[in-house]
Amino acid sequence: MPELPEVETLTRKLRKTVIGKRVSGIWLSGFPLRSPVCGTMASKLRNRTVCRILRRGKYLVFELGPKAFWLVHLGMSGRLLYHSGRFRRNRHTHAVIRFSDTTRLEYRDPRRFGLLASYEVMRPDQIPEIRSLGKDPLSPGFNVLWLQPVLQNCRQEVKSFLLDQQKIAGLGNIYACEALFLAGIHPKRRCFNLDSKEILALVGAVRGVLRRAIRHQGTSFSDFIDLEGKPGRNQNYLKVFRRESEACLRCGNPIQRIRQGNRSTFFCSECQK
DNA sequence: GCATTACCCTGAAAGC
DNA sequence: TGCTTTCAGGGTAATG
Repeated sequence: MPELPEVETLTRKLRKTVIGKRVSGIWLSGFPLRSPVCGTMASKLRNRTVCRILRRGKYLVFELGPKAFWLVHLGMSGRLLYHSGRFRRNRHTHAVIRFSDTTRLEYRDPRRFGLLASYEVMRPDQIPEIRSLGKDPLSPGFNVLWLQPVLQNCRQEVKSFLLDQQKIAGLGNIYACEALFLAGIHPKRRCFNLDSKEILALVGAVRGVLRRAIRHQGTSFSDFIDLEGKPGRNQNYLKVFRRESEACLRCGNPIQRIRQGNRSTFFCSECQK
C-alpha cells in the first residue's frame, strides 16, 4: 500500500532512471482503473522528453515539456517497474511506456485502485487532483502554527483527520497509526480536544515516522516494491501496525485493533490517551 | 457544511 | 484437498 514514503522512494529512483528519456510509444490495456484511462494519453505524451518528476502527497507527476504532465497514483497495489531488457506483460499490466533507448516503464495494478491521466496545463498545481491536496507533512509549512487552528475547528476523530488527503497529503493507514503511537495520542480523540503539547508531539511524530520510512526505502507487506522490484525494509521497524495482540514495545500491554471509518486502527491503550 | 459510510477491485488467508 | 467466504485499503460518491 504505497503511502508518501513509498512514493518518495519511487520518485527518487525514477529521477535517476528516466529523466532525459524520450517517450517513443505508450501501450494501454484499456481496462479502467479508479477511473477510465483516456486513450488519447498515448498521443499526448509520445515524442516528449521526461524533464522533471515530482511527488505531491501520494501522487507522482511526470513533467514532459511544456503543457504535458503525466499523473500516476498507485492506489493500493500499483507498481511501476523499469525494464532495460525483455519482459512479459501480465494480466495486471495496464500501461507500458516505451522510451527511445528501448527501455520501458511498466505500470501494474492488480486491484485497479490506481490512476493514470495526462494533463495539458502550465503547472502541476493546476491538475485538479493535485490542487485539492492538503499540506505536505514534509514541507516547512507543516507545523504547529498551521495545524493548531485547523484542529481546533475540526470535530473528526484524529485518526480520520490524518487520513484525509485534503487536510494532510500523503499519510495512509500505516503511518497514521505509527504517528499517533509515537505522539501518545488515542486514535479516537476528537481533533478539537488536543492541547498544544499534544499537537507539537503529533507534528514531530508525523515527520519522524515518514522520514524513518523513507530512510528504510518504504514499508512492504505484500504490495510495495521499488522500480527494480526490491521491497522496502520499514516493516521491520513498525511499533503498532499489524501487531494486534503482540506486546507494546514501550509498556508490554497487548496492542489493540479497532475499526475506524472502514480501516483497521492499531494502538496501545496504555501509551495512547 | 461537515462527518460518516458504502463501494470499487483482486489476491491472500481463513473457514468449512 | 478444494471450494467459498472474508479481509485488506485509497479515494470518492452517497448518505446522515
